[in-house]
Amino acid sequence: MSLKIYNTLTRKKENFSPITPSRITMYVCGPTVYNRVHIGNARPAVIFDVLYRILQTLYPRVDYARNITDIDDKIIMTSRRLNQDISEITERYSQLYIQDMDALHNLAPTFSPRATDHISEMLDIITDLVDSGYAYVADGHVLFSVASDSDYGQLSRRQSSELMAGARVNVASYKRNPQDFVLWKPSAPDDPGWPSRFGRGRPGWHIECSAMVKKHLGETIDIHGGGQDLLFPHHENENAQSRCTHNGRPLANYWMHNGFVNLDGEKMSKSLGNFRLVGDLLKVYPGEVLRYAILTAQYRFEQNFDYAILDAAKNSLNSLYRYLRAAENIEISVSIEVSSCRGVDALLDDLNTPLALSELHRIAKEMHSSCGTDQQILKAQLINLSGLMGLLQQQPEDWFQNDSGNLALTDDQIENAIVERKQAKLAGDYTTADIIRKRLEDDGVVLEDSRSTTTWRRR
RNA sequence: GGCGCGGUGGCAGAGUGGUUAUGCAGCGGACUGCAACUCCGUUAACGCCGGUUCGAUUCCGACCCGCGCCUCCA
Repeated sequence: MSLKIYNTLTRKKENFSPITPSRITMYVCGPTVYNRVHIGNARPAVIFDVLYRILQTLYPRVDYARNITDIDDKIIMTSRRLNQDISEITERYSQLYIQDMDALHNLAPTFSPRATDHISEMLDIITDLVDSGYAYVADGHVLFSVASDSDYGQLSRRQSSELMAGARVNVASYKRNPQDFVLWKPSAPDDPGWPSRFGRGRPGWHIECSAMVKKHLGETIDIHGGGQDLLFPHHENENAQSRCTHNGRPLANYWMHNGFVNLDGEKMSKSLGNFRLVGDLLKVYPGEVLRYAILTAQYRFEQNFDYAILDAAKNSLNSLYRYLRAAENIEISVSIEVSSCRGVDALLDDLNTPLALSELHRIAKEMHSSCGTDQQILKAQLINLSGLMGLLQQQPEDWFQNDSGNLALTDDQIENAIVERKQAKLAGDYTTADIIRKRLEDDGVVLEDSRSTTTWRRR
């Protein structure tokens, strides 16, 4: 079975056909760094990380860029509010973003380009657009002229006439057309800015992605991803300006958009203020739990965030790691092809992660009740399939004992209590043994007796 | 107003024109000194109304409800 991707451009699920099989190119829109990211921001990072992993098994080289936008009016405002240097803010939140994404077990992208490192590339594109008549200068701004691009609206399927009706935005007087968007804007002396042929200024919102895509991945790339809310205007504009600088050739062949994470049925968003920060959640739940929870929903649909889904995710992972722990001594000598099994097929079918997750449970259960070569094969399948999703990659004991949210007792304290309890049990003093167990349980540590030993886990 | 998405058992969430996943939670039992874990069994669903069909949760049409984009946002 081959990889199928739902392409927003055609609104259809299509077979993935790369430009050059020897080098796959993928670009995903990352955050604007002026504060910490919430769980909704984490969704595309996790989803496209899974796609990145899958592509890596199918093709020899995958170049994946996930950008960081570090110049934006929101950042400037934050800088003024906190009375801190812009670079201080962008540096801090870039680091925190990378930290959070690492904690979710995302692989590092091939490139993590930053907008401010690409000002001259942006100006090259802008200059080209002006010189070829796709953009104009007005009142110190450089604007993209929507009317000059007959294909404008093809991605988001919006007609210019339709856009008028619900417009809530005040149209700047210097625009020839209300949909024209800013490529370059003038900076006041105390604003950050770069010299250019159009005067000292800074880039508009969409141009940074076009410049970074072109520089790191090329003119037309295979896959461009991001959240639903970026479809219009961000991706439409990105696509328009890029197409117009390369004779109509598209920016990307496949456009993918993930649905939102909702809170109480409403879109989680920074502007609404109804969000849960990844960093805060990580204090209570391991990153793998957040990851699993994100993957329980198919990426294109919205997902309601709730602590119940995190608790369920944690229990599900407990169950999988238990099976894995029971099979700890099973050697995987067989190498398993990453093909033709239900779980992999599910992933290849436009990233059906919920179905793939259910396969994980099926395989684990089957592994538990089989033996010999069958068991080895099933274990290999389990490791491989979960690896494609970035799950189950740690040692079971580490999973059970290194709970980030619960450090009431040290490992030594727990081990000592277990020894103490064992002695009580040997002496037939079950009352004391039960008191010890209860005491540990109150501190979130669960004991599991087997015939010979006692293992423990943090709840 | 334009464009778009969704409504499946207590919760999450796949899927299919007929045998109705999976996980979590619940219930009953086995196991256990008691538990935990594990195992066995089990309850329970397809928004509403029509149509097509031998048969629809699945196809078609209308309706109701929820959500999103059109302004910064993953």
